[in-house]
Amino acid sequence: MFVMPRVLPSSFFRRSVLAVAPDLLGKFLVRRVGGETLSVMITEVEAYDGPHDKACHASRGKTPRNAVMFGPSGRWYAYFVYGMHWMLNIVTGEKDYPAAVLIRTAGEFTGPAKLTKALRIDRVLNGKPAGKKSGLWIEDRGVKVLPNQMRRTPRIGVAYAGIWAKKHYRFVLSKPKERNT
DNA sequence: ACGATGATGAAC
DNA sequence: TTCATCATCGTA
Repeated sequence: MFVMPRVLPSSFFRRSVLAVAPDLLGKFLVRRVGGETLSVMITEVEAYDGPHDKACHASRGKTPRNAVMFGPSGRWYAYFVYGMHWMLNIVTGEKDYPAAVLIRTAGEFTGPAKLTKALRIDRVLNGKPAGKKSGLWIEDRGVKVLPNQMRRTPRIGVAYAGIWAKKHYRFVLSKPKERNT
């Protein structure tokens, strides 16, 4: 059955980050830049949940870098880290509640820095709404992901975050051979 | 296991 | 103004 591609609206993101994150698995990240369009299926994400989450940038209050997370949902939060890499997040939840989903892996691009490099994502996207106008958006193409087709694990690279490092806020789509199809 | 590489935020 | 840290990756 063919399902017309649907661009996810901001209302999709105006929910708990722990609800949005698993719902992004199987969705398509679409990048239109320089006359080219590339779309890749999202297979790994992480949730960063509010001011109390010590792994979340917002846990130390609002700053110039993380300000976008305090704004409306459905906008890109792109930031520079380790002196060379860009990370791509989508803001979730109500305005003034800082939360976002980090998109770690999509299509053939393994790892959040390799993904942003391949899709030419940098500071230009930060704060822009996800949508065709910004050249970067997410589509629902009808792929259904059941709970038994995903794994939950602790987040990567946040060992400093105490009990928050142990929470299973990372969601990974199972490999095709492990999938129920 | 570690260095690359520079922005960020907190301390001074 | 300095300094430690960092939601990573490639090489060893």
